[in-house]
Amino acid sequence: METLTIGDLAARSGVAPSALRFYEREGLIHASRTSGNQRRYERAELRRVAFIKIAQQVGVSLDEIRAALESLPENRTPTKADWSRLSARWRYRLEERIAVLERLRDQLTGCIGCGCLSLQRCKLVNPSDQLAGRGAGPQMIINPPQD
Amino acid sequence: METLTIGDLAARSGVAPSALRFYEREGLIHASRTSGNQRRYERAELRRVAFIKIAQQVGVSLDEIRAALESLPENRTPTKADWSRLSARWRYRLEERIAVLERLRDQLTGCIGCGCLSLQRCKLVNPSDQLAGRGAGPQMIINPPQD
DNA sequence: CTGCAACTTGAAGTTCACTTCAGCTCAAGG
DNA sequence: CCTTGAGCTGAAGTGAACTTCAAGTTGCAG
Repeated sequence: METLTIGDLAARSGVAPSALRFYEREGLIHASRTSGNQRRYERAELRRVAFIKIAQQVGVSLDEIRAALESLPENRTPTKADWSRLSARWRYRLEERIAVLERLRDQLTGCIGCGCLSLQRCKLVNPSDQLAGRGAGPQMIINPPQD
Repeated sequence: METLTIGDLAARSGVAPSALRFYEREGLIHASRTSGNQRRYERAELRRVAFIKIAQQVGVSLDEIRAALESLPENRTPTKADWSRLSARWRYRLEERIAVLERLRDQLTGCIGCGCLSLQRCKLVNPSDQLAGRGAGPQMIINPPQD
């Protein structure tokens, strides 16, 4: 098996055929065609699809993913180094996302006794919304004060 | 200031007025009305909105958030204990989400040298897709083998 | 009392990421 | 050769979570 049909790629990647066609229309992946106009995928496309899935988990939009994929060399199959470069690019993003969620978790844990939900600093501690001027939303989580 | 206008609540919570009206239509928050039909919010609504925002960060849909909010007592302002109970409910969800992202980060870190993107186990190690039968998608991240 | 920013409504529009559909063609096992 | 599951297309539909719009009303500072 040298190339993959859309069904094969779908089964392997866990992405529906309709989504793969959609990705192609959006310029995220590429396929050659048989004489009968059916798509045939290089095995390397599997990695592209994996990259897309992973980036989505990190919270990156398809638009940004396309931009990243466009930075891959066009004239050759991407090397490990190419993929490493892209992966590294999302890492910071991922770290940030994790940090936000961990902060949220810690607040939630700390506040499970008081029920304050970290709206601004605990209402118990800060009953008159003194942080309200600092910007909208749950400040302690999104944008914690640097102590 | 006893109650809040929609503008006040929007400014305080960081949620647009249009979104607050939408939340009301969807039964997530409640408001009384002035004689002139304008919304007036109890301060307790601020906490409801905070809860909504936090739950969204955790990745909970508005439908599920509504269900959670419906479990709050209707006849009285929710107590700290009420909010604690709800917060606790999302904690597990949050932990899971964090775990997935951390697994992803570790894989990405580990693979930054090899560029394998954790599609299934490293291609370098597993060049013939031996994990493919285990289900679709990046198995190592979504559903890691229990060692 | 006046002016004007802030509020009201229902309906329609937007973005994202796909999925579904209808009507057709292709490819490969028996 | 024939059948049948897999694949093709463009267009339209979906659902989540809002936003925008138009046309009118309210509430408070001056």
